[in-house]
Amino acid sequence: MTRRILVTSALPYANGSIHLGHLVEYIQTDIWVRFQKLRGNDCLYFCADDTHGTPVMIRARNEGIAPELLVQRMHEEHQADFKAFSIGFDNYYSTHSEENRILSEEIYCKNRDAGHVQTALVRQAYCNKDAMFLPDRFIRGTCPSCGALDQYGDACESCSATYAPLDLKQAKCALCGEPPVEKSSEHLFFRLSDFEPFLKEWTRSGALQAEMANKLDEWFESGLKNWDISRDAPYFGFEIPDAAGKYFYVWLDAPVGYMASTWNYCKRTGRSFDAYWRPGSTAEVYHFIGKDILYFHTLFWPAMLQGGGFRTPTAVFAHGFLTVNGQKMSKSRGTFINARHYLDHLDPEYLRYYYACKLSGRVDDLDLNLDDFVLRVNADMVGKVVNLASRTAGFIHKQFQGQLCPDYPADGGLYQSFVQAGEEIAAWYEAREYAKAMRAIMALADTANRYIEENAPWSLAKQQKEAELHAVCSVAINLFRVLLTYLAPVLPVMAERTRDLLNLPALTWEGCRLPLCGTTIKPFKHLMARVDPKQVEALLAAARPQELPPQSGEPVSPPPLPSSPPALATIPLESFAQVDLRVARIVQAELVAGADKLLKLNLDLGPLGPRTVFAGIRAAYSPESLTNRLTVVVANLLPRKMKFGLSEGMILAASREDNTDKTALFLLSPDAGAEPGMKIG
RNA sequence: GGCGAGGUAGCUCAGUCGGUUAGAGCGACGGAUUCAUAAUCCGUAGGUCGGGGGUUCAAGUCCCCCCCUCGCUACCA
Repeated sequence: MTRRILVTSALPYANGSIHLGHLVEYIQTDIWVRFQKLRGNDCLYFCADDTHGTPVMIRARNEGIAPELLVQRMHEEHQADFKAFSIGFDNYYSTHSEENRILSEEIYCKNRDAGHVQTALVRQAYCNKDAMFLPDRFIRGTCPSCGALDQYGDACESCSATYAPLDLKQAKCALCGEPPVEKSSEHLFFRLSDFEPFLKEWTRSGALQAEMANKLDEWFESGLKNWDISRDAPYFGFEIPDAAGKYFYVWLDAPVGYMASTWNYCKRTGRSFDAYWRPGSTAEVYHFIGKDILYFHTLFWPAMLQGGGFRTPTAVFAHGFLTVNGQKMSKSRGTFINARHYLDHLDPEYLRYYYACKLSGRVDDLDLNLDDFVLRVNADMVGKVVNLASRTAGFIHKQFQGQLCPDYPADGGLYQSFVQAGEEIAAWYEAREYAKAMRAIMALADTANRYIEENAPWSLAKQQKEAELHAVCSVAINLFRVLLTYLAPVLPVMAERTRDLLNLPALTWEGCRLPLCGTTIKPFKHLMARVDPKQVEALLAAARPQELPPQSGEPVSPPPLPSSPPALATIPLESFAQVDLRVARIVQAELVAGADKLLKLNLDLGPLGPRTVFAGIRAAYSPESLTNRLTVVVANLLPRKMKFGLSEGMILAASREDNTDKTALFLLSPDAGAEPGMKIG
């Protein structure tokens, strides 16, 4: 009996590029969907860009283009990235679409008419110059608690105090720098508390993983709060039908994008939208999400659907966050890796396999350990799996014109055991326990390699025992085919190459219950290249930012310092005063012919005049990125004659004490306002 | 501060209701082999299961305290 299944991944926001953290989710979901399809189920996978809200609006404004244009550009970028990683959406749509507007309005109006929407006055920071209300992240000022400068409107990064945006001292609009004023406005609120009984029951319906249900209980205990669903103009989004100048908050119409994408697909293909989303639907509906957006998907979303006259999801599957080498992704460490960066250096199938090896059905975080990544992919994929075909296909081709044995040879029940193992593997996939599935598959690969070893086709060839040789290699190729079928959800590209090698119309779970006999296979070609650690190094180098001043957005966390004691003895102030530190502007930076570590810098020290300094920072900075930036220079350092010229000072940069990572180098910068030549101390 | 998850071999992880000498894969080391993308096969070493206390005939597994990591939360959801 085929199941009818609808699957979604969370919608990526149109303000940013896809990175390796996003890909945990898309790869996890895609594997599941491909698995369902491979098993013969009627499974559809929908997603879309999440396009609305202030950040998109502002970014478009900064770029001087219409938000629609920005959104469209990002849509294309996202789709290209997904395609490269073989994320096989059946439809990838946009929340900025007519379908989404109609559905959002329907959900809103039904809830409103049923009394689930109320109004309330909200006091907010408002910028007169920009003529808009400012979200917390768009206000900067001095922390009222510790006095740290230039903090966001919601919390201090320095002392982690939280406060209202209007409590900030010397608050400024992040866009224009003007101080905001306080202004109140009427907002619409979704009465989430109306749905508490329904939600409590839905939570216990098996829709949630145990950890998530626990989290929900916490929220229930602290009481469900009503949800502010409107924003005032100007806002990039959908205007609320009965409230001119007010727009749906982006998070209201974002999940509706799942439905809009479905609808758009159904219109194109003649399928029934209602069969998926209206009450009475017998389809299974699953949302894959990150644990950070649990609240939206397990409280607001089911409540909105319930109140809006739609069915609720069968289940929501949350996963944890990605860490790289055990730490949060970090731009300065070069571990904030965009999909694009990765694609420039490495094969997407490596990542798909590695993630699969680490994924479970629980909400645990997942670590991408790059050393482990290289070893594991090479050992498992190339060493164990591909090797099966590569060590036997040659014999089939050279000695038997590519034809497999016409009758399946006696193999001591090996093939049957592989087929049987498929049931367990399928159960792991179904439960999203990919790590366990991968282990089971690799155990089979070990068995297959052992079989070859024990039957030594190379000696059979020497002894000219052709029948036996043919049998052993035919068995091996058949075992290989089963393995690749089991791996197909994870490795669609390699599975496709295998399908081609074996001259099959398709690899399917059912199809491999019976072995291939008498068919002809094509000459063996490489199915997957081995990972070169140098590719990983190159990736990290490329992901490291070329320009230091961080964009607003993710705070850049400092690399941990080694916990060694201070290396040097204490000195009196007078000693320090002998160092003449000055602000310098880098007028020009250039590569130095014959030196692979150095950059030649032309500095402007203001009243002290121009200087030339050679600095060993080429590993971390490109010349272009330095032009015109300010930094700190030791101005009274004894000039140093070098092979390439005279160096008249030294610029200051931070690096690790052990100096293991040559690219972990960070130039110092004065805060804005400093001028070349200013004395530091 | 509150809550949650986690701390098991060099690395990544499994360890079901507490039960015999704590497991796997990778890596390391030693052998074998040469068909294969230096792949494969056999074998060896390596862990006071974060620390301390307790319950028990028996604790990685239960209870208490502490340390460390990560995350969420603290008039955002």
